[in-house]
Amino acid sequence: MPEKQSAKARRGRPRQAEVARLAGVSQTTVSVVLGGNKQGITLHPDTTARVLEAARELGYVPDPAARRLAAARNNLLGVFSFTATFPTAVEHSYYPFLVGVEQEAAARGYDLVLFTGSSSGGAHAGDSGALERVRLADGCLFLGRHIPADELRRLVEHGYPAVHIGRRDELENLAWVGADYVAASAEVVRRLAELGHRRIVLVREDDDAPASGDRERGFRDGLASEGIAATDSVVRAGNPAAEITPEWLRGLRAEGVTAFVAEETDTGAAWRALLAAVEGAGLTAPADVSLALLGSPPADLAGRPEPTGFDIPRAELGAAAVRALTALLTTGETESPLVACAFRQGRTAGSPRRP
Amino acid sequence: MPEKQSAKARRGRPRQAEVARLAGVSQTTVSVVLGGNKQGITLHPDTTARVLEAARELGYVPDPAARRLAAARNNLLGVFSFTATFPTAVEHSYYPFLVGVEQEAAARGYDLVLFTGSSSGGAHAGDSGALERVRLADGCLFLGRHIPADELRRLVEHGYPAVHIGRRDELENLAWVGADYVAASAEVVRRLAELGHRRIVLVREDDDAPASGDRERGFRDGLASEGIAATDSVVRAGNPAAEITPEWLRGLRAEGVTAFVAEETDTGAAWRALLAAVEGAGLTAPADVSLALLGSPPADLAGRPEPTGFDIPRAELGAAAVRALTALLTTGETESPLVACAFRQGRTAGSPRRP
DNA sequence: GCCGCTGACTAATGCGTATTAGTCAGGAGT
DNA sequence: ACTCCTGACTAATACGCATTAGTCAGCGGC
Repeated sequence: MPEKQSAKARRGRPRQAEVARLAGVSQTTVSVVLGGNKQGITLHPDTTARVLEAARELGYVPDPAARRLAAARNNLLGVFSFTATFPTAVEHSYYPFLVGVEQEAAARGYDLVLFTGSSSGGAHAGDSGALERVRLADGCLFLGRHIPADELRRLVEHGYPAVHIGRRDELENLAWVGADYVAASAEVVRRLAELGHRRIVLVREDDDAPASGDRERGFRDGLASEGIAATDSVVRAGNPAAEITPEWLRGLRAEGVTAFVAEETDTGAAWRALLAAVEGAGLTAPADVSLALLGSPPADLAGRPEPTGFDIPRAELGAAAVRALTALLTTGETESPLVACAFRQGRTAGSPRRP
Repeated sequence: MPEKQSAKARRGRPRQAEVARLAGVSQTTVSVVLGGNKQGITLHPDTTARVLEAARELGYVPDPAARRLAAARNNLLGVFSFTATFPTAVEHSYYPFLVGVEQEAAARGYDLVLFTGSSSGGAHAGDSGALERVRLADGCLFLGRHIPADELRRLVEHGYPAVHIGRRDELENLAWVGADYVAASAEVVRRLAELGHRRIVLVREDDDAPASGDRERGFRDGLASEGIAATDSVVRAGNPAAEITPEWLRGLRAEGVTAFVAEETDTGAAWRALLAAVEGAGLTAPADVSLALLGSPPADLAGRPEPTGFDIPRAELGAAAVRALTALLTTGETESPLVACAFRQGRTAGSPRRP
């Protein structure tokens, strides 16, 4: 029963040749008529009508595979993710991008190929050539921290159109789209300043991820634009949980610091430490002290009051990535735009108390 | 202008002919070697090795369209969604399935093609032949309420392997996977009975969706298996918000009803009404009255105490759908399995108060 | 010394469309 | 009367791969 499938599949599927026979014309004519006659061939209206009628009568529908083969492109954009973990973790990082990717791809007439990458330890995991699979798509989006740079470089150097979601400067020639952490962080500082804060401290973790650097830069930019000196306003904590204590907080408050800003990281350690310190000191935000988070809060803190800060526009990033990729495909132009983050009012920052 | 595009798309996309040239063999040989030599042609090991090496060196990947056209397989599974709603709404219905789909597909060595369907009003929206696009993939998963039945029927009748996520009996010959609402609802009733409840009432909305019918059936099954008469225990509310009032609730409690069960629908109206009535009557669950929900709570009630009830195993459904589809592809067997729902303890049901 | 074989390939063809070169009958022009 | 159009099509071919018929050199057998 199943081996009949291909035969069966063909039986009911009329092709252009059949339509042509019924209409008494050639297959070429059918193709031209049904294709909208983009080549501007002169056609007699009657012929057009006969072809259309025949096509309708047979219920002709073009075979997408043949169509794509003939057009030498398949209208497929790839999405390759390296997010190593599955369900829960992915839910918070992978999907939001996809929302934008899907929307924008649909709007441009592309379908998506989801490469079941290293993310799920699938059939291809470990395969050193696994990345080559993406060539099946016209171009591909990449996302995730742990992309094998060598393989990706190979692809790019061979002229394969690729766009990375997230800044990626190490790889020459790789197009990417990223969020503008610098501007967003500066804006958070400006908002705090507008509320009246004059002494603001940033708590960051002690590594050198580019995303952290950008936030610090934005933070300093913000201070500068408000005419606030940056002396002692950035604190690096190797172990936030241990270093950001209630005592530490009290000390800084005594010095006149009224607002604290934490960077967002995957663990959210700095922010957690800050919250704990405030609580430990018997204070509340924003009544006693203002807090802001340079990013989105970790999912497990969803119940807490919404932090003042900014949101990374993941869907918009996804859409921007698709735009960049299609630009690459059609015009060959490589662009690596920054997408603006949205300021989030939140409920953890307010005016400082009048002493 | 268009010929530029194809040239561009092709650049860097090696075909078998190129691999052949590099390996010093014919295109046929390349095809045979890379295709796993299913025709049992005798090949010199060295030749095989050379071809493999050449393919790796060029990063060769077969063109899915050509492959499909030549009547072979792609290792691509399609996913076509009709969830016509927007990102946020989609987040709660579309993605959870995908998690399971992707996982299972990866485990079986398939990649996924996400057909950007009517879901986003994309380029193909309105196109009456839009569904035919899925033919690019070996088989396709469908999900969503509003699938154009005619087009889908066409595909199925032509022998195209399709599986619908969610029960779908109207379409003869369409394979589907669904959640076992009957068994899950019965179990909820049994649990309530175990806690000591003897009078239980189900509140359902007044439509006739199959999912609603299944839940009611399960509810009645549960009562029966516990030896509880079903008289007056099912209430249909056309307008739950208006009919499920605190007074109504008090009345039933006076009659000895100790537990209330609501069906899940997309709006969650029955459940909302029940919660409001309990609150309006100045009662709390599970202290004064036990509540259960036959499904998952609406997302906006995430802050409320977790309802006792069951969860639809969306990821598992997705995985089951992939299994059904691959079964169709390999053995041709059509199966339409029911997947069990997981009982959710929750915090809204307890033992009834000893009067 | 010619036959038949076997091992190791390759030429040719088909899948269904889109495109690019024609073809061909009938009028305009000279 | 012959060329030159032009309008209305069509033949041929490419797309990239899978498959089905070969091809061909070498070798044992009689």
